[in-house]
Amino acid sequence: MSQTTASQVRAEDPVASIERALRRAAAEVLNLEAGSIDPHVRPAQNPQFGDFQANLAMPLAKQAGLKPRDLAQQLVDAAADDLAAVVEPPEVAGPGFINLRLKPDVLAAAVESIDNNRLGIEPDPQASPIAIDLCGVNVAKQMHVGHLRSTIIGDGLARVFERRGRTVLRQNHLGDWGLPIAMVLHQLRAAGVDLDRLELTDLDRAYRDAQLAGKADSKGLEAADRLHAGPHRVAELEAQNASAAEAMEAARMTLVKLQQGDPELVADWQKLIDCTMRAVEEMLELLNVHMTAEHNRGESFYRDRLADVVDAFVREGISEEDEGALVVRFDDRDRPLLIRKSDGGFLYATTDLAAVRYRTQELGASRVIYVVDARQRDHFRDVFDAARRIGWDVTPDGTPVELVHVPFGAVLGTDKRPLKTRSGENVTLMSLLNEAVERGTSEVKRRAADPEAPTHDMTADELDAIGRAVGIGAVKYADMSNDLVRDYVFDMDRMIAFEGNTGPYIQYAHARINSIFQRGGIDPAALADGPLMMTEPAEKQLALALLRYGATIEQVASTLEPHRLCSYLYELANTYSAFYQQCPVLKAEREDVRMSRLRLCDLTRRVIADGLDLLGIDAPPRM
RNA sequence: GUCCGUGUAGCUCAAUUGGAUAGAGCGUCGGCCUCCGAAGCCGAAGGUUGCAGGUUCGAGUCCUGCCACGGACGCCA
Repeated sequence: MSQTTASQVRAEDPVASIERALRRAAAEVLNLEAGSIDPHVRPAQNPQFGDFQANLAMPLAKQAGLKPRDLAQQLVDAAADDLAAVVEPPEVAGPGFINLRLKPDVLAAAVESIDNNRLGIEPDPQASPIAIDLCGVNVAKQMHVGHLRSTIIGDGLARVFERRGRTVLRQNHLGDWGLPIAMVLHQLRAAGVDLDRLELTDLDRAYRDAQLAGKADSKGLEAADRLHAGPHRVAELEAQNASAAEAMEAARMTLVKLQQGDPELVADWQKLIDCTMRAVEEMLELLNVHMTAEHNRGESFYRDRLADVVDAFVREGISEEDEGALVVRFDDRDRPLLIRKSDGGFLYATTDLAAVRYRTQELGASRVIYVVDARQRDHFRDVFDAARRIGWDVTPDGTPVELVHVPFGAVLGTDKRPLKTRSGENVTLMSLLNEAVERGTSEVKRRAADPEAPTHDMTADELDAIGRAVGIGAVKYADMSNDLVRDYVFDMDRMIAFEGNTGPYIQYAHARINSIFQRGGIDPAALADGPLMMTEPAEKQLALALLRYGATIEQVASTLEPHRLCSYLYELANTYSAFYQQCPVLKAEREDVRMSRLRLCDLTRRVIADGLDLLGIDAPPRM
């Protein structure tokens, strides 16, 4: 094995060099396979411990029955030659931590190597596409906060994969088929509504009316019986029941005709979808989400595949009949998965299985991600296990498929209960976003009113655009900046606040960097490639933070946790602020220092803008 | 009843997947603008990580049992 040369070190990430050296040393000392060793190299918890720490000695010592500290020292000795090119002499501390400090020229070279349009993000070598199930709006229903989460989290993850070079297939699994839609369709036709002039509010009203008309008050009837209610009340409820049954029957007829492909009904049904999608697309545009009607793969898309899906399960002997229904049973749980009703109809599990098959077998996706409400956890567990049993967890070319549900929690009001209006109705997404835009705009304008503010000379239109970016960014950031599975409280005051881990704070950091270039009359794109110098601690901390961007993105891609990107951006913005406080840029006393700092500023600016873009958040140059 | 989540500072949340003294923001208290955007920075106070055991060099993280809250549980989606 040859020793690592200086040019090799410059060509790659110093962490990779360190890992390789330690892996090789561990293989030598313990007589292990180098490939099987995880060197556990992490950024140091505390600057006093250096820049990085390697935590491999403790677990390996346990395995080999050695003292961790002794092993750590042996590893350091064995890796000394390889490490010498990259770090200062390592120190062994505590129970066996190996503390590492990068050599200044190596740090500079590392920053240099990410100063390009990749910013340290390594391409994902996998060629197969990733399918993401997101949004999932219901036709004829107003979008609400649940759709907001699915949509922006799904889009954020999609952007991360795309940034790493993967092909992403966004799948909007619309609720556009089945009895509820038939009920609305029947309701609209019975009321003689002109479907060519349909508005979303008409649809929404029809949906509610249809639900109401179809709701058989059987519970009320039982209660009346139990409480010995008078005959008058019972008769009233029975009448209500009868008319409800009638409405349901009419809706069922409509559904049957729709399913049989009745041309007139299908044409009308399409009008409902078009109307819904017009509103949805408007919302998606406001949200800066990369999705249009071409990504629609609603329930109706699978309607002709359902029978074959069920046949496949019957054919393979994976399903069994139970009380007339067809179910799939699992060894480790009591509940079965119903895939066909006793009347021969299909269920949502059938549609989901059809979607799994389509995505893996027809589209060839090797990773299928469902960004759906946490309440559907059990459902997806069952569906995925059923899909695995029948072999849809391998693409036709033999690539194993990862089926994964990304569950997210509920959006609560300040009363800690699911978000509702004062009158008890679901809060519509539109009203929520309107509030966000309004708040963002008023905050931006309030600050622009100050004659000293850099935005003071801007037009009302320009300020509106910034306010929109700030308001929408605040909502999206708040939604993605904590662990997805937890419920969170929708508190506009907190999310629009320009301090703490919020969207506006990150946007502010970006705008402030930008203003250095504006004030200095410097075009960042035309910066000379002068040497980078990290002599001040704040410069060094900023450089180290910048170097973590690539690994952060990789981590988000593997864990499917966007809040890690938010935390990273917050830390970077924080580290930059400390740098900004301590290190004059335009006013630096030496020209070479000024150039070096300008390059650090520019790189920070680009990383923040890139990170925000991956979250689908705009980074206004001024705000 | 069965299964699945969640529980960390007064409040809202982190914790690099088992690593060093559990970290941020808000709020409270105290510093820093004749100086590149103070929407900022620096510092202080604030903790039995729901409770009780266990595993080991080492536990917020893993195991067992409780407690609290939420959710899902056959022909809705």
